[in-house]
Amino acid sequence: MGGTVSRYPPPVTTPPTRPACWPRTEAEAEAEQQRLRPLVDRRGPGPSVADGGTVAGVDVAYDDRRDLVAAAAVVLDVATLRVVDQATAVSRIAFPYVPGLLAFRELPAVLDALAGLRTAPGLIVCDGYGIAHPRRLGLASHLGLLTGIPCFGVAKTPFTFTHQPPGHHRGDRTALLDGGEDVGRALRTRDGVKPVFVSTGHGVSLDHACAHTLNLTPRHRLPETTRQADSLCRRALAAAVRQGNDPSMFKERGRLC
DNA sequence: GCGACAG
DNA sequence: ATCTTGTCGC
Repeated sequence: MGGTVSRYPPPVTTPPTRPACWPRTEAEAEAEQQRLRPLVDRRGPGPSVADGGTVAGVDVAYDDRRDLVAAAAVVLDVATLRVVDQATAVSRIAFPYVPGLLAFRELPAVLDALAGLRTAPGLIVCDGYGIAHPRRLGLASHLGLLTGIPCFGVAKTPFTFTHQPPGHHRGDRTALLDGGEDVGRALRTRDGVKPVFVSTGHGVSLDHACAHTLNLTPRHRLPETTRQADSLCRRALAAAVRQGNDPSMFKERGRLC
């Protein structure tokens, strides 16, 4: 991968660049989603609390004006939710934001951050959707296929989907529908708080994804993984901006396809 | 045709 | 995502 990878504290050098072999147009990106779509596996349990499993949260922060993106990957112990590893990566923004093509904007930086980890996590939780997507290939499914690591998504808003409001208690859930198709769950993670939207990414079933989500939300609406990754990528972006970015420091990223 | 639309 | 002030509550 490319970009500047670093464990926290933040990068001393600034990195960027779009990966070679990464879609440049919406048409190319959609074609890539169609190619990957049939490879998604919607089954699997993910790591168990018993065997010392780990879960990683990934998130990204942007500075559009400076064309910078900072990604973070934070690994937690599934049983204790303690942080056991973390890494960040800063680079140039590789793709514009287009609803339905979010993966092409976020994943290059996320892969760079994951590459900076000491050990591969047993599961990855994304901010956003997996198969709940117009072409059934949201970023969580895409990342799962690219890494081979079980992955699912937890989104904060319904996107284009519909649902009946779940009961008011933690654990209550209802179907997330794309027309008549069941693509995920509206899951209440805390009593009386807005639900989150869970969908399978790759290598983890929807029921297991919901179970993992509840395990990761002992005290907040959003998973601990997401919260940790969110704050870390913001700090990494601020640090990169503080240091200033020099295009000459941008190095080439490897092939991601 | 005009919005809406994960982050 | 990001821009943005104060405010209510645990």
